[in-house]
Amino acid sequence: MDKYDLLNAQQQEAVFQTEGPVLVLAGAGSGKTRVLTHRTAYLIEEKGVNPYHIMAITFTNKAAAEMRERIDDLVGFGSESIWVSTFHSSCVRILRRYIDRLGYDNRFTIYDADDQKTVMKEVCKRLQIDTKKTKERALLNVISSAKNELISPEEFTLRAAGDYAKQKQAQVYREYQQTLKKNNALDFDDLIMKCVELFKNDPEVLDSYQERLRYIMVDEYQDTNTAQFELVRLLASKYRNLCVVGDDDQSIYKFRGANIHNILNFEQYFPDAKVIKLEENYRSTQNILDAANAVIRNNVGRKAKALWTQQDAGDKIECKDFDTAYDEAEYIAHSINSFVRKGVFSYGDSAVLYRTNAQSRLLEERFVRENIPYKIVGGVNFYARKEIKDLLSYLKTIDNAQDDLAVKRIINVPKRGIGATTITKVQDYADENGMSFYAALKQAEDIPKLSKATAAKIRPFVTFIQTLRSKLPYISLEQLMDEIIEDTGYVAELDAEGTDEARARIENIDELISKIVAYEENEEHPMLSGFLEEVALIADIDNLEEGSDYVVLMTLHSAKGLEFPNVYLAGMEDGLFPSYMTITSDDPTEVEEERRLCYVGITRAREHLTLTSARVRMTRGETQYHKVSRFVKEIPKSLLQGQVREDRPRKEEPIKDLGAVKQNFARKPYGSTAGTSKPAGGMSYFQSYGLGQKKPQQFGGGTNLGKLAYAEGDRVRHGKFGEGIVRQIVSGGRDYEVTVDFDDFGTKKMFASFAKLQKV
DNA sequence: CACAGGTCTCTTTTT
DNA sequence: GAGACCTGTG
Repeated sequence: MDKYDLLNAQQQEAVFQTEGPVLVLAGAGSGKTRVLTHRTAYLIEEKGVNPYHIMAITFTNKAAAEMRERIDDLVGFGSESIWVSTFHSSCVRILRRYIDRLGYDNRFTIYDADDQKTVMKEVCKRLQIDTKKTKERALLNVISSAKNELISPEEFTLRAAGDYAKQKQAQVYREYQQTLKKNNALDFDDLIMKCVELFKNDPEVLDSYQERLRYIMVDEYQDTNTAQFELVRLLASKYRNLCVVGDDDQSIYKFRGANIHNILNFEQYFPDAKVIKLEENYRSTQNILDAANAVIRNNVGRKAKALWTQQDAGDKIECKDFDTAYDEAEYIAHSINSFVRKGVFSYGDSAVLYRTNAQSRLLEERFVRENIPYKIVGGVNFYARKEIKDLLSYLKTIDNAQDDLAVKRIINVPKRGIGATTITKVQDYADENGMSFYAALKQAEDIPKLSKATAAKIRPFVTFIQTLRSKLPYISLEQLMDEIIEDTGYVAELDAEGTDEARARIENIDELISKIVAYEENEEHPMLSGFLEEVALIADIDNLEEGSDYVVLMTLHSAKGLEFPNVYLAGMEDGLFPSYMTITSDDPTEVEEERRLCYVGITRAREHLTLTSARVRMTRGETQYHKVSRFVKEIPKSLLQGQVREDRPRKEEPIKDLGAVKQNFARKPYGSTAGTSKPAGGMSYFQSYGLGQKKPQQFGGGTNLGKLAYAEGDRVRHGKFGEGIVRQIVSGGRDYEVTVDFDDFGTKKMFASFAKLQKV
């Protein structure tokens, strides 16, 4: 009896099929990580493959670390020389070595979303693009999509012929790319694209990696994009030992360029591919699987499969609906505590999953109040926080001042009296002389446009950086960080502020220092550049420690690949999940992606699953009324425990009792904060719109209330929401507040002058 | 140049 | 409800 006997027949098949292309369709919880680790062990132990020739690509650093650990357990040696990492880390590693062959400096920096936006702002200014009309984000999305499809600026330009808007985008793309190159920076998408470019331009380099990486495995294959596919295809094209593992039902990253055809058409790219389906689920109870199957069944164009388990039916799916999101949070907290008291589940057994990061706030407030230990994954990435980016920018500048963005970020942090005007003048000088921003700073005295006084303000900054740089070889990174904090007075300044927020920032800085220390301890040759590189590719989920006893709160996206005995899916409401955007889209596949997300959520649960929804919730400062999510209704009632709210309870119970709703909102989440003057949720809506009086009135004018062309009970049409029935009209000062029950979008409150409702 | 105060926009989701 | 952005004042 060896370790492979513990696998089921399909798993064994996937493990033993080491040669040639293999597609493993692995349903949720079907043991795909087990297959990948055993397959690796089998390659090493039974096939005598040198671990050095094996590559496994995972989706997160956390998954990579886990896989390495598990292989270690199985094989006991050699796992450290296996190439296990994410797409992005793999590419960085390759590019650090060879990107000079594409005309970049090997010490390139990596730009995150924030940096990208800063660059795009500059680009738009240069090209005189009105960012009010065309959002930076939108342009960045265009560029990102292009890069994910391996379309270069030149190619993009060619394809834009004859289309004015596209030509403009092409111009932006070119300019953006040029700026990056000038700053010796790559964005996330570049990492993949440049690597493909390198392989295509340099057969020698490609061949060396093909020779090294003879057995390639790709996890979460359904979420690869075209560029990633091409990368893998190139690497595998020599030995053709490519094993991809994925589940088309769990493809949830289309917005990031994931190309579901990579998995659906794998057999077309590789006609000799062996296809293996893993359908036996080892994770969840039958009821949970039945619910998951019932939901995903509503999608068309998927590879047919059905999960089954040998486990019992288990608990029914708990289904709870609440008046407000506060009540929802309260229930979840109480439920968790009650399970813990009874000894059924620990805190660490439990996870709350939601569609949007914003939902975490109410839950967090409630958990604090109920003394529940919790950890929130995601939201603002740790390394994207202001204080962390500031300090990292110091490190970047010391490491290699080629990154203008980093230098500009810190030149006046702390305040050195160097403002926008000075920065522009220095930048102009740098441009004229073809040098970096920092190089220009170094010779500030020579810049004609700068006064003596201004140059004198710049000098200490440059000296500070130069001094630290010269010390770099002799001091540890921790000492370096300490000096930065000390000399800039960064923490001291926050300390002086004394606010809760400042304290939180200091905590973050402490955490950054711990991370630096940990890096220095773990690394054989710790280097500043090495630390910066590691940090650039870390996702929040990577920091999640296994075995700690706290409830985890995160988005459904972050939860992919994880499992918990006790799972709550919060905010199961049409308009939130599936999101408003996807319901209103003309593209029906968008709701399908949401449904897959729901499938991912349900299948995270091992034993107990709770679906919660709220009738009323504040979103972006607006009160929203939602129906129960269509996904909940797709689950047969026989699997549910609890009542699913009917679509229109408001017919029997119209929203006359607005007061009651407001009361619920007015309840303070927890007593510690001093903000007693905070307006209740229901009121802030009036305050922000009713009294602002910014937009032109559609009627009457001045302070006189005009007459509306419709009354309560009338059917009206709205530009975006379609038709609905007017439930209530309330005079809100200078405007009417109209509550409309829309056929397809639930109930909305709006002001008459903005809503432009037409009676039908 | 710094800061305070007001306004506007916004979110899905993330390596 | 938060953060980015703009504007006016000292």
